[in-house]
Amino acid sequence: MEHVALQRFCEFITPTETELRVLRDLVAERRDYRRKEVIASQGQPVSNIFLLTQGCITSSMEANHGRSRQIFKLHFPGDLVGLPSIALREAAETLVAVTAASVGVIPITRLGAMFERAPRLAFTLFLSTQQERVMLMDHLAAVGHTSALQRISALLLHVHRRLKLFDPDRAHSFELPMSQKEMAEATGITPIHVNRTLRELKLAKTITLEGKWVTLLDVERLTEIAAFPERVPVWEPLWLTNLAECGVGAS
Amino acid sequence: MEHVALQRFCEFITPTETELRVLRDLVAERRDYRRKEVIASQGQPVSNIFLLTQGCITSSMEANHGRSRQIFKLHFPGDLVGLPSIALREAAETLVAVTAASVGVIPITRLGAMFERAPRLAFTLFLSTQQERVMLMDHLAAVGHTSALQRISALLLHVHRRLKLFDPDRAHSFELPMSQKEMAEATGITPIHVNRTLRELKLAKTITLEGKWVTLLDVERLTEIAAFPERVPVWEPLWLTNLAECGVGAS
DNA sequence: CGCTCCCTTGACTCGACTCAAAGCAGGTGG
DNA sequence: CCACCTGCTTTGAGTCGAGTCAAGGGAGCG
Repeated sequence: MEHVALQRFCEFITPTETELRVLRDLVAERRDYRRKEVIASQGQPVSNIFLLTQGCITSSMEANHGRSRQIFKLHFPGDLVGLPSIALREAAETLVAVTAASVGVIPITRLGAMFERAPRLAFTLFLSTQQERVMLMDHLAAVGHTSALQRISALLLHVHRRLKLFDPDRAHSFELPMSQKEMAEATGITPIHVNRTLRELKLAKTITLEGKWVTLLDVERLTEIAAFPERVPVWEPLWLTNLAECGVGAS
Repeated sequence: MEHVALQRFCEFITPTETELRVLRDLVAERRDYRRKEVIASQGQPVSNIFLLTQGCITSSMEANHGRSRQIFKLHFPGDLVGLPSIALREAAETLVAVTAASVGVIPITRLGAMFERAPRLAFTLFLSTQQERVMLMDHLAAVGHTSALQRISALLLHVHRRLKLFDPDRAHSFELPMSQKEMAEATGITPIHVNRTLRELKLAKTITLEGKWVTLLDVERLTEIAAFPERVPVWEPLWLTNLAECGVGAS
């Protein structure tokens, strides 16, 4: 398993050797997808979750009887996707590759094994899930209470920030991996209005657009417009590190 | 611990004696609140989560720099609240008692202990959290893509359905524990427009209102309007029940 | 070459927000 | 016990942000 894949589990603790072994055992198989290919589909039974190792994928859902689509998140390498549906008979979300992508397939049975063999890891995963929940809450608050301009600004900043995690010395330019239609689906705005809003940002000299390349000219102002809250995670909290480093159970 | 409190943990499995003991040990203390009292506040450090045993509380967050408020959920007895913020330095959500309420206080340290001593329970809690995530996703899709009429209908149906879980032979009437302002905050609509929308539903003879008492006259039509998806949970999935019934760790 | 998707723009419409104001509890303190 | 206040509900009039409809121009692909 590559370096990036471990990221999610190292957010709160530094895993031990034994824990690393459990982690490596999670992934059963690797799969590759091409742009626009569907990885898992809303309504299908759920037996796997996926660890994204390369490329970008979206998780989304049909809304209002299929009249439109809500994109919940643009996932980047290191993300664990498909988790929300594991307790449902039919998947709630559809996973689509936005660029070419590779994923590690994790059967949910093995997740159970992790809860037995590596409780500290399990707790870590649990915490990571709670963070996702907070992000969803922030997303919901934004869609419910902010203007189109604010939402588009927030989206651009969000993607930029996420890309910077990989590549800390990246400047203020990046290649946006989504079309305007997809930006619309993520923010709950009409594609046409997304276009107008981007134009407005361009006219105000806050961003420039060349094809799929975005440059943020005025990050400060963009941040001010976007108005989304800063979330500071805890790191290595005592109540977590004090947990026995590896559960017993079947070795 | 009362019967209702166990509900969340019996959704997917039937707990054993040992597991029940672990569950009972979770709650450190009981606290009572009066209408409108704040249980935990956005921005404060997080050291407890709460098991609601009586009454209703909301979880919410300020949106758009405090210009408005997003209510995420109306919680009923049996719900575990405050979880999303456990991985953050400062709580993301505010918990407010909507009616008089009692909660059991669970220190997050004890949660960790549960992951060690009762992995199957931990996994159950994990699954329950994933379901919450799906509900948030549904909520987001609704706020982003449906009309005021649809959102209000969905809200009414949702509360009614939830109340029916306790009291299966309840008719189509119930006392709505939230004001129109709160309905507005939950749906991302203006309070004034909530009022107009309710009036519209009344005029169409779909509901009646007398003070806080709502009667759903035409559940079928309401469901049709609301257009939210049916979510069917798995129950006692093999990959869960096959987990050892109780972990070892420190007894 | 002719698709099909995406982006772009303009003109028009409408659902939901804003502002304003009045009536109606329920609770508090004098 | 009453007067007052604060917060909730209800209504109307006017505005505006965002959606809808329509159409032309690239860019990529089979």
